[in-house]
Amino acid sequence: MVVNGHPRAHRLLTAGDFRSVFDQVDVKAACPELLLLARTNADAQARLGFIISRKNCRSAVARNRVKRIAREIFRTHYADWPQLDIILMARPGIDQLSKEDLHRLIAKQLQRLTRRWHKSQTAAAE
RNA sequence: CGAGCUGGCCAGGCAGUCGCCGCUUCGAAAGAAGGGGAGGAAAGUCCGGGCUCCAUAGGGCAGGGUGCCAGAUAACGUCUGGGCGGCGAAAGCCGACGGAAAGUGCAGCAGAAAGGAAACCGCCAUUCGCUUGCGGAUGGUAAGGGUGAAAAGGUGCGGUAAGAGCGCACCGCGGCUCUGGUAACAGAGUCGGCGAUGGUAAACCCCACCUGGAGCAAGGCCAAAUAGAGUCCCAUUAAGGCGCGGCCCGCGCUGGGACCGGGUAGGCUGCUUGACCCGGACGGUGACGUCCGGGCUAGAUGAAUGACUGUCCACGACAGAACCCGGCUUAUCGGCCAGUUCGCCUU
Repeated sequence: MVVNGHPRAHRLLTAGDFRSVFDQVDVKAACPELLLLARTNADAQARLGFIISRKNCRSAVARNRVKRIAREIFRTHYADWPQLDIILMARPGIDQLSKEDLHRLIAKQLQRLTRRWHKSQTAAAE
């Protein structure tokens, strides 16, 4: 396992950070339970933020579970992610998934997002 | 030992690795070390209080809330003790439990009649008719039948034409007196025959007591940006600045600076030492209070308290702090302890 931390510099912190992603979404990855939105940033490192509403995920315990699992994946594989500001949005039904399913799903979607970003970068370069 | 009742407690343990958020120490910094880091309900937001800002001379009305009595408390719709009623064999549990003799309203169906009543079937008396045991008329009667949640005290005896608190006894109800109790209330005595006072107040209402409004996104501080009403200084047909340009000329545009004043983004604060926790003594039946000693036990703000590995077992429920307390209610895998009731067995 690659050993990494998850300091504040690796997170989206302010309302402005979130707005900038919504204003210009470069890549996204979607599935029924969650949606990833991302924008290339200037810091040359990946940052992660969450939007998990009470409407889509009623229990506070379930909301915490999603965030912890996502952070854990983001942290342990930090070297894999390109210079993106990523927002993870929860969709209805995410609170029905087990811990194992959530882990698999989030890892898969993050990898999809990364692949799409690399593809778009090479396309832009040509 | 079994069945039950009441109260309290725990909420997987241990070890390692990697993370996250405060704190302390060291360090110029990067960072390092040490130590701490969700709950019994953190929840629902249903009550009460603190705190903050706004409003407010005093009083009343309206609106809202509470509702047996006494006490506890910062306060409460909470808690404790007591009373009354109900359930249970008991321990114990449950109860919006003030007023219907101030007024207004409401009550489906059934039933003859539903509120200052009423004669459908009956029962009885008188009387008329005849086919002599049936029909009619007048009156008496609430004992019986039937309807209903409810038919205006109940049971028994007497009484009567048949009946009826018509009379009597006991019970119930109401008034008064006395006794016990702070009180709710209870007990005893006495009077009243009981057409008095039917039910419903989670119907309006009456009575007593309580009650301003908004909430930590409260509120306070710093403050890029950017309107400017203002003050001061400098310049005042200029100089300077900006644009065109390699430079000069030239052309075009334009007063400059500081303070003040707001206050957006953002940051800081409020933010955890408190009606706190633990132990002891004393007072009180108890809730609780007083005193003494000791302790510091999350404080985040895109929001931490987690993940993985090993191991053990009874294989782990409901669930995540957001200003802080006191309750209530609801969710919850299991386990432990204490007290208590009943039954069975043994001595």
